[in-house]
Amino acid sequence: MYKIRIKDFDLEQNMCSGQCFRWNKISDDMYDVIAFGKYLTMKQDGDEFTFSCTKEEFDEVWSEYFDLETDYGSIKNNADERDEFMSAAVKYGAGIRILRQEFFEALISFLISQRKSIPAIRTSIERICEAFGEKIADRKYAFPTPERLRTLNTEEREYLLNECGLGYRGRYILQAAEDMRFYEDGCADVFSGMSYEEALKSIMNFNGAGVKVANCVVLFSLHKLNACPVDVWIQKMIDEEYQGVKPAWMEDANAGIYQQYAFFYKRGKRGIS
DNA sequence: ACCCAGGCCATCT
DNA sequence: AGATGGCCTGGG
Repeated sequence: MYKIRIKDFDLEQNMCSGQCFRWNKISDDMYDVIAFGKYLTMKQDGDEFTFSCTKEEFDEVWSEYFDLETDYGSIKNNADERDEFMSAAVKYGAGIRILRQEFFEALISFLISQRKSIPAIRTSIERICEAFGEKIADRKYAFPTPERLRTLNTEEREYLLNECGLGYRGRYILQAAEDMRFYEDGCADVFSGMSYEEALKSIMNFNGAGVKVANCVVLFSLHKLNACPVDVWIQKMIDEEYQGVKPAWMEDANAGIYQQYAFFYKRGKRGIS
């Protein structure tokens, strides 16, 4: 158990923010998540949090995952107060943070996300993890490694392609696992060292990754905060709230954070469904 | 029983 | 370059 105060953080909001797919509500006031091969349960009382891990594990893994180094308070304060939509969005999603997710998990998750509802995305991901991820606790499975997904036998391959609800995206996943080999020789963290433009271009080389998917990976994994994925909700926002003209905040150095507030607000109380 | 989902790609002008 | 149709399938 580890208790800590965290500002600008809300578990329910992050679970529903659409950036991550492996958060769950497990009881009235408890949530859980699997990331970096670890299973964590979380409880919130105002700004007081109780996590199921040790302080050592929190400092080692979760502190960075939750992006605790970034001061979201000042970023929220810097939103243009004359922009009524953004002001309301910031208030509405005040506890959202941009999680620092694992690269391969983010890549596969957002390849899956195209033309799929959030519940369907979650189902596909869980099925892949259960089948090919390392077991890390009772009925809890890590996200599989690229090596695991490119060394499937015939039967496993059939399962991935036919039993995980992937449809035409199945081949994108298999090919991405294959293509990852190119980035694994030498330094492990090649993408993090790239500029936004370089990273975006490299990720779009993966088949099935276009501008939107690549921007999601760049933002939610590489944490390049100027990345601003434009999906149907953000497009709807531009059309309805800004008369079809991209608002100034989309060019901000923290555009990705503002995008999350906007997305969460525009999408409304749909939760994870 | 529909209908469409946080797009992408190939195939056209 | 820019526009348009087709795509797998599971949830609501």
